[in-house]
Amino acid sequence: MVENSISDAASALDDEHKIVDRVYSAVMQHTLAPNTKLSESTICESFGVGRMKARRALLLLASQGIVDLRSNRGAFIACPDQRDADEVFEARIHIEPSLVGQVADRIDRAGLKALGDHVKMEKAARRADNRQDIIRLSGEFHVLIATVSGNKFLTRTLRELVTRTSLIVALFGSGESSCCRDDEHEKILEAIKSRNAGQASELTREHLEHIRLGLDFSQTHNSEPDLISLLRAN
Amino acid sequence: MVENSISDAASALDDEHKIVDRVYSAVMQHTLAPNTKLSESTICESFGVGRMKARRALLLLASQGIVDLRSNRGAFIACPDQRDADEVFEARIHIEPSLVGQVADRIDRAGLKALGDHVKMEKAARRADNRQDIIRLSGEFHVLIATVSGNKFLTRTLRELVTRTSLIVALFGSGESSCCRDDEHEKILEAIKSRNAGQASELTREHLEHIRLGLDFSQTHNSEPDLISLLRAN
DNA sequence: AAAGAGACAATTGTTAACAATTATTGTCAA
DNA sequence: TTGACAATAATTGTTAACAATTGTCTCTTT
Repeated sequence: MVENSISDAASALDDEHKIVDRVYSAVMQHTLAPNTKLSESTICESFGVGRMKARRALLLLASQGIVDLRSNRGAFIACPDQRDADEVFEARIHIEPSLVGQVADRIDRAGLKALGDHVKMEKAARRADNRQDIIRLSGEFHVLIATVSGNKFLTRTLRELVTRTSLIVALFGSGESSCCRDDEHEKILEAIKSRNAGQASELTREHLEHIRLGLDFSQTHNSEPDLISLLRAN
Repeated sequence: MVENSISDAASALDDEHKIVDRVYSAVMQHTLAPNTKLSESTICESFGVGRMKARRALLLLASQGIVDLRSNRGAFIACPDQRDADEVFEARIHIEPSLVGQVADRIDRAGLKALGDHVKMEKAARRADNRQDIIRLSGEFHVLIATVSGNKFLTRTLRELVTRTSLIVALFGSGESSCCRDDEHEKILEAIKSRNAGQASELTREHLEHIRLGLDFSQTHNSEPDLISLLRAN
């Protein structure tokens, strides 16, 4: 019992973490669509936890902007609008090119292997035409760069930005552009390998701009206007 | 009753927000020292809320790294170490110079006034030798820059970084350097006013390096040794 | 048949009691 | 006096019941 107390104490806090992680993954591979309701009972049953932990997990998800808490209504997967999208890409363009440059300067052998393995996985997913993996791995490449930089704060920040980006792409991605072209990740990795910080940084900036340009905000993706126009069509 | 339902619903979520804000302010002006315990009962009494809201607020504070939750022990103001400090300054140097450059390019009249007013307040606090205000306003200048940029995500991120910086300075700040020299803020503002993005960016980078150089990690700032040496003095 | 009122069901928000763990105090023996 | 050990107090973690709000369905009325 004494020995278990350690793992019990850990799992006590990590139950919520596990829930957050699963929701995060589901959003990353577009399994959970924006505006999907996450009821407390659903989470309780899915993860076999009490209502308290479910609510704590939802609060954590809300604090990360993945979920939207509406009073007396429940929790819903966030539904970013164009303004949110602008903020996310603005933030990413402030952070990622600079971060990639630093990584190019300082990365060690283990880091290079991690990035190389990841790019290989991306390629494999693309060959297998596994859309869910493709889209998830594309996003996680950017988080992995933060991870190999060793900066936990930036890793968490990028994780949040990438998750929001996934929601944005789910809403406004136009066809092909829904996932990064993996050759861009490969080129960035090449620049890092050759320790060319300036080039790695610039390639990253361009890569982010490409993703941004692949978005189409012309369609209204709100909840109400769609219905209104639909009803008028009748 | 119907009218109140709106404000009630708002305050329902904003009770926690209010608590988080107050703790944030207290940390920013060094009223709450690292490792201080925040018991649930304390918060319940201080803010007149139930235990549920107190715990939600503590969870939010923990998710922002301001507070450290220890299982069955309670919540303690975070106690960053040198590694944490390195991460925070690394992140700030990735973000802030780039952000200030953008602000210099795009700021409008209202934004300039906000920054100007803030610098005046800093000067006034310095003249009045109000140490708490000096240290708080010094940190909030950096958050204000993110605010005038209009990017809510970066505002939240910087808020978190600045709060952690406040804890770091409280632990490792050596004498004078405990607060930014306000002339540096003034110079940055001048560069922004003159729309010189490059200079504003560079000044910001140097400013952050100056704060970092004012830290002294040689002393051990653990929890126990302090008390032991204090008692030995008796 | 459509609109609206009202009852019912389902979900979320809150409170309070209970359980478990940790911190503190007091006692006893060396 | 000091150390370990036991009992008590205080604090946190969890569960369950209750309250309040929202959504749905039916029934009435026009």
